[in-house]
Amino acid sequence: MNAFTTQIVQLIKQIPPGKVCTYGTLAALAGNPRGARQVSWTLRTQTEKEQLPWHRVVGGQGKISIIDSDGYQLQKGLLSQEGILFDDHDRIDLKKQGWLPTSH
DNA sequence: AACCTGACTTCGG
DNA sequence: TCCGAAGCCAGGT
Repeated sequence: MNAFTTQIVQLIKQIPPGKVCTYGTLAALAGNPRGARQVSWTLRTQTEKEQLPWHRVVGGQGKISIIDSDGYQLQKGLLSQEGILFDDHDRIDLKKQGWLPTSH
């Protein structure tokens, strides 16, 4: 595991309930704007070990990126429980519910 | 070392 | 706004 991955893990662990972040944003904050796809890998492999709130990470347009139907609905359910609201197209308003470490 | 894969992002039609 | 293709990064085989 390299510094980039470690950084991503730390960032994800900092996402508070009721807020979400995108893969691209996390990658950029971790120091690699092009490493969005790496974030997905990190979530899949490090979630178990680091107890990461993976459900608070969504696609660039506030859209859940999970292809698996079960996982998709699970994430939507978990987010709903934290107060995240979805529009008619199951998308999240990043302007209002997106999270950034520097702006609170 | 080379090739494949993915819970992404961005551009073009 | 929606869909398909291309680009990118790092891990796995």
